[in-house]
Amino acid sequence: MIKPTESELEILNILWSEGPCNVRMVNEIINEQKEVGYTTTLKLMQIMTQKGLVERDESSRSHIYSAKIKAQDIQEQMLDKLLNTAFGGSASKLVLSALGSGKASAGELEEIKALIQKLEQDGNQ
Amino acid sequence: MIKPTESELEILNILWSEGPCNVRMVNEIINEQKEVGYTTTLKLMQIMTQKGLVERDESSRSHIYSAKIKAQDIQEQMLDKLLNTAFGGSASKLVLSALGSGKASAGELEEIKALIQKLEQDGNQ
DNA sequence: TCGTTTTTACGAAATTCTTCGTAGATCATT
DNA sequence: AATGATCTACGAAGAATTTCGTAAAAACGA
Repeated sequence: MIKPTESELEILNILWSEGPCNVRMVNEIINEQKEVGYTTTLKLMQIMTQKGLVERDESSRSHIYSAKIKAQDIQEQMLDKLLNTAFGGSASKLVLSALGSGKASAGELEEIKALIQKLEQDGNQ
Repeated sequence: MIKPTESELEILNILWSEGPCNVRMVNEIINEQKEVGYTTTLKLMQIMTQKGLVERDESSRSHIYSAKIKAQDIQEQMLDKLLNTAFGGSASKLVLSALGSGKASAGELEEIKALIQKLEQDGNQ
């Protein structure tokens, strides 16, 4: 599985949340955070097409790009990497750290509890 | 907080798990995974010294390097970044993904449950 | 002592990633 | 048709990171 660079990930995130976009739209969203020239974004998206990270529909003049890889796959890959490089492979350490600083709401905690319950039941069979 | 590069993180991980090391030792450990020249590792560690990521004891001829930043600080920083770039800021999604694929043992699940319990109690006060 | 090994220092090449300028095509407006 | 706006293609500059070669100092062994 190919690893997106920092900038590529930024673009993928936009495509994941917004759905298919043309360059102008992606560039505008990026520019809400930081100033980047139009052709910079264009070039990146062209490279991403070559790499197979996105695909594009060229039927209209302004090409429409969409993510070709699933958010979940990249999430998992990055999480795995973080797990192994920064948390010594211990998922619990990672989770404790993720929950530790009040980043999860009450509802989210419930969700997690439910999952643990399920995991424990499956494990006991 | 300064952000270590990929290679720097690799070295930090070694120093965190092994404790203070000289260049030779770090290089040998890296070479278990991939071939890298001695002076490459040396150079990186010199740069890291400049950046303040590590510090070194020059009292013996082969300098002894130790991590100057805490593993936990970097872990938290990277987790935060991952949370925001790949999981749209949702801690629960991240945790669910981390636990989802059987990466945590029964004991670890208990630990996490206990933490959630504690968080919920604190939250209700 | 003399050659070999180990080590640091340092510059610079190599690689990867990011940014942008320019050219040329297409389209819309007048 | 002429002008201006928008878009793609592409090369290349710039910046950050990684890699390594060479030189010089220190230590070691015969």
